[in-house]
Amino acid sequence: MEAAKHSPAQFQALLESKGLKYTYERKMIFDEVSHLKEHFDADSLYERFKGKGRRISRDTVYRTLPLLLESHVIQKSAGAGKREFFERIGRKGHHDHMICIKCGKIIEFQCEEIEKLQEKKAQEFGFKLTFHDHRLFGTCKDCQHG
Amino acid sequence: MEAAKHSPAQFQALLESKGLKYTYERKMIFDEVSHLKEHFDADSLYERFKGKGRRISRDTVYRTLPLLLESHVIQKSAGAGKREFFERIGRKGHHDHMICIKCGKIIEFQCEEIEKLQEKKAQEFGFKLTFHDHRLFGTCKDCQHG
DNA sequence: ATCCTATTCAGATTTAATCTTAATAGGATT
DNA sequence: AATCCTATTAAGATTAAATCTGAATAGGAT
Ligand SMILES: [Mn+2]
Ligand SMILES: [Mn+2]
Ligand SMILES: [Zn+2]
Ligand SMILES: [Zn+2]
Repeated sequence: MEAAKHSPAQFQALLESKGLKYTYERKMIFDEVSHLKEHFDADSLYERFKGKGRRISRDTVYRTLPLLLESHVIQKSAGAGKREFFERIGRKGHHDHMICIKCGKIIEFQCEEIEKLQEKKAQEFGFKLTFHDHRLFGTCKDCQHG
Repeated sequence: MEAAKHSPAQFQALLESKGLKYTYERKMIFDEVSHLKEHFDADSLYERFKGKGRRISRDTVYRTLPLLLESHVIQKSAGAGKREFFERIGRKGHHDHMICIKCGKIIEFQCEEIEKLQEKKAQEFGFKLTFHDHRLFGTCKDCQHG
């Protein structure tokens, strides 16, 4: 049997390490994010709490997302437009994105070697890596016609 | 003797390939960007044209930057706050950035291996790479105290 | 000269994200 | 239990980065 898929352990650990509390609102947000399978932005997440038991303010959502990022519950993602997108780091694990500048299509890719090189480079500078944002822009197969 | 440092050739080539004109404004913007040594954002670039011969509108600046990106005259960069930052790809060549989430310090790094792996990954998907944005977030040496 | 299309201008508009002020929660102290 | 104290949140106002709109301009083609 697997470990619980969406354990708040890492999140709680981060909060504790920062002297922050695992409040009702942070629980709620963690929980909502945990079962999201797709890319999402802060505002759409906020909207999800409307009509649910307790209302959660937009600001609380915006303030909680960086904490979830830092605890590796979510990662930066990619989406249409200028909004910041996120996604849960689920069973498919961490990955990065290619974005077609013509049609907006988003392709996910994984590259363990790049991840390691990143870590190595950070170490060279004495930099402690917490998360990253790696996006490749260009033209997808379908948009290269010819 | 070196080739002209800030030749508009690549930029002009891109414009031509897209059926766009090398207008006075695009010339001016190219020229201004060409001698910028530091990271900059769209609005600060726009401000630079105030008090110079001809006024250039904010919109023209915003519309020209993606063209400069695509022709590899500039690259995405990193800066404080939420603005998009850019910088000329000059003699130090292409590089990426680490950003300290505590003090905001920005460290530049280069990694030829990562660049190659990126290209390889793109090819796997039939994706034609034009530019990328690779930023590492974490804590710099000075901010890890202890 | 007239037409035609791409481009630019100036300023209005949009809206993602942050800020402000007051209310609330919940633990510590008496 | 009542009071105090600090962290946190709510609600809505505000900011400002980027885009949009509609009119003016440039410059090539006919
Ligand atoms: Mn993804
Ligand atoms: Mn740089
Ligand atoms: Zn495409
Ligand atoms: Zn730092």
